Amino acid sequence: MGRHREFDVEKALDAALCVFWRKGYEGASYADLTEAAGVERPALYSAFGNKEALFRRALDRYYERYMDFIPEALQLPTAREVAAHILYSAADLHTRYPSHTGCLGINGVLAGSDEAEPVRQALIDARAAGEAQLRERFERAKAEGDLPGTANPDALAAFVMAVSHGMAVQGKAGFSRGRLEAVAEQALSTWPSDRTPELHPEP
Amino acid sequence: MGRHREFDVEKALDAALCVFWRKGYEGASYADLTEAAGVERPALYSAFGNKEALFRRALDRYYERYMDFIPEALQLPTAREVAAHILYSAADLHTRYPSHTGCLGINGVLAGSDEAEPVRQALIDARAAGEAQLRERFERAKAEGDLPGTANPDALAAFVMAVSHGMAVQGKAGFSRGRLEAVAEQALSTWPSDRTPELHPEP
DNA sequence: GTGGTTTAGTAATGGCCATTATGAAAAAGG
DNA sequence: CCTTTTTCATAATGGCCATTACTAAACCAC
Repeated sequence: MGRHREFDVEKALDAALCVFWRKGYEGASYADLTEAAGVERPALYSAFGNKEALFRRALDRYYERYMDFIPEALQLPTAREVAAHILYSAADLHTRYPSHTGCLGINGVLAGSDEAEPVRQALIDARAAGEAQLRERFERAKAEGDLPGTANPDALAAFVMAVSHGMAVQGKAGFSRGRLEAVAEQALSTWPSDRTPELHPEP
Repeated sequence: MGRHREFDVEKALDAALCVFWRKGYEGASYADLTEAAGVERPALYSAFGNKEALFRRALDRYYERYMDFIPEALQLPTAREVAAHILYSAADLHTRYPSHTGCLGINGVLAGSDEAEPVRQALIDARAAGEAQLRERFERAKAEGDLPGTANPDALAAFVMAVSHGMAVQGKAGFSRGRLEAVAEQALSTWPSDRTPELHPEP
């Protein structure tokens, strides 16, 4: 029993996600969030708890809704296709929405006050989880002979993530999608292989 | 005439630089800055103006004192050496000081409140200036035949910067120097050349 | 209907933020 | 020594921050 909620919690979360994406965790004020959600302050608090909890919910949703290209990539047949899919998808995502460029996982908190430390750590953990999946995928590729025996899955995973993070920084700085794709192409240009590398496949 | 300043302005600036490096522009409070500088609030204001001006001074000093490997790199004989020097120097810088890892130019502001927009733009401009120098250096390398005719100086410069920014993100996340060097090495393995890339031998 | 329960909206609360007014202390010129 | 000028340090100022009382309204069970 009791009164029904008059706003759509999912829509409010989406609105908050966009604000956090644009301004980061500390740069987004509760005034920004409530305005974007079209909801009064206490309503957001009652629905999500506090700002940190709201951010964590937004981050979960971000991985689920926007970083879905990572699980997709991991299922591709070759390590090179995995890397290419991740890099080109990142180039797209980081420039897709002019009002919130870059990556929530990077924009969220890179450096901030001590109060933001738990959130910063959560973002680090989330990125580390993705990198670990990627490393495991490359280890499998090595075992399958898809990557040469000299390949270093750990370094390759860190490299793909680094390029992706760098593209996020550049996307937030206003780089065009084409420019980020050129970065992705360069990163892939001589993927380790037993055969001589072919130049840019992928859409 | 008048009373002499009792603190070393350069030392105060160095202290502020470290705080900004660690916490970013918005994450660093004036309380943090004055404590680190060992100087009372009004003294910092009288010496530097306001927080934004202090940050800009710190940023200038950062490029002058810590990013000096860029002008160094530009004078090396080959494009590959230029890129290698930048990437390995970045790997070192971003992990050199445990108390302020990553890069001030990235940690400063990636995303923030509207109030931080001028500072964010200043950082974007500073990075763009470095990238432009790099692109010009690669154009020269292409003209000199050091880079193949198919090479794209613009993409190469953006790529080197992206990897460098990615390493900054990873450095701030606690990656070791060795791991960042592995990323640098991987990035350089994609470097264009007229010779066919060395193949990885089968075991 | 009526009582119990949940939400909505207004308007506070205390805290930290950048910035500065105020006046004492110190140095230099005359 | 006294005046002028600059710096120092304490302590304020107003604003924005996240968070929440509080009151009124809406809903359900009975």
